[in-house]
Amino acid sequence: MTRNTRRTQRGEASLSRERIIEASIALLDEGGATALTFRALSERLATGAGAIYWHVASKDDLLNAACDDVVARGLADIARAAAPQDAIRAIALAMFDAIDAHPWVGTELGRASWKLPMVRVMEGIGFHTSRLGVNDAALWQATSALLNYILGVAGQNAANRQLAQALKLERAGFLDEVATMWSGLDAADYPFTRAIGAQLRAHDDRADYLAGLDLILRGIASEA
Amino acid sequence: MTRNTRRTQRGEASLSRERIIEASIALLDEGGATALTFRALSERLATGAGAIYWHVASKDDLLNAACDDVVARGLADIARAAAPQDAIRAIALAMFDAIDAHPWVGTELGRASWKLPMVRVMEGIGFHTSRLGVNDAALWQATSALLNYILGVAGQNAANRQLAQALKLERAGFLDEVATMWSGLDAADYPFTRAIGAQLRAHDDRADYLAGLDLILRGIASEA
DNA sequence: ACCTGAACACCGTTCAAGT
DNA sequence: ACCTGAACACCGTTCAAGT
Repeated sequence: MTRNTRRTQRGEASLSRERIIEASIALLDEGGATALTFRALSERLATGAGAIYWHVASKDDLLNAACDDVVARGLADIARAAAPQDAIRAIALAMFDAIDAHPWVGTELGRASWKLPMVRVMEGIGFHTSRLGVNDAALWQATSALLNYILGVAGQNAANRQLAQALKLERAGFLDEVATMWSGLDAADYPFTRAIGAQLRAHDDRADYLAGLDLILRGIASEA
Repeated sequence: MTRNTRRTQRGEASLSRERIIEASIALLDEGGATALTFRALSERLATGAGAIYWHVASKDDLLNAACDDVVARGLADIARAAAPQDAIRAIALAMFDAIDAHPWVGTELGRASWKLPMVRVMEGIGFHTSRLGVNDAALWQATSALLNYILGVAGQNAANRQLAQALKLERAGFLDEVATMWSGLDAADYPFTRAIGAQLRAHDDRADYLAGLDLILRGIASEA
């Protein structure tokens, strides 16, 4: 009788790629990017490092698969039939919310934008952008502008969240730290930064994100 | 006679924060992000790890300082007096070129956007955006849209360059790999991605970057 | 004040050996 | 076919000891 069979009888699933990815997501959600190690994963799955490598090629492979899992679920029910601008906003918001729930996804997306998770996003954005009346020459440029913006915000949110976590600060405490740092800058060299610092605490990430997206959509519309 | 004095007499500079940063930049430029280790740095500077820690707080501190060095130089001679849109384009291009020359900078910028390197960029972009006739309420949103776009492209270029390097591929070879991967996707699920793959080899990163920037600038102008 | 370098507590990955 | 777990070749960081 193999160990697997015994496990199944005790109600535990046998080791599989899916279980490994699932456990990885849990580890990443609980402790951030640094929490995913083969040792922590081995312990959680009650197995050895070598067993994990049987199902997964590398840490990179694992991270990418975990990321794709989250992204695919986030994009799952966005209707293709919606008005193009609304569909683009919906995809962008789905990504925002996915990264809000799983900050490490924002970091991972930026590291491999040609791979499946980001290609899913590109397909959606590109598909709807093409329905916007953009001519062929400008289609790639418009799509990649939108994608780069989405990726930029994703990376920022991820970095901010993970730093705040590392410093054990809430959002307000983190923004206070940044505002304090900015207010200490030289007044002659950093007039804008010092002036804007006061707005930092009051700003709404999600609203700003949508406002920026609409700036690009307006730019595309005025070109088309 | 101290070791430092001897070194100075032999024409070698004594260990200092500046020399450490300089050597770090060289290491990063030559071998990418993974090439900067305290062991490699110790060897290059003919010293021990502990000596480096006397001048530098952590690897994070070191990476940030190296990044700031490159960014400060890149932004050094951009005139404040230029027309706002031109100044914004000039700053954005300076960042593009800095990351082109030092891909690791693109990764580092995204990890600490509230710190000095990114604050330099924010100050420039924000200053000129405020001269664009944007009202106070929209100023932060317009500035952060521009910054997030710039950061998104920076991260992408950095990731692509570093992956190509790791795979020992030139730009053309890398794009071929991506195009091939995309052409293998399901035709029903990925119509846009498959169609756009053909344009991938011919595209011009710098031109696309500027086109995207102009989309945002046009959106801002049509709002103001 | 500044530097040395061994030691510590980790990593990802491999691989002979088991079942 | 799948799993074990020790071993390998690394990391960043610390710290007693030197000058």
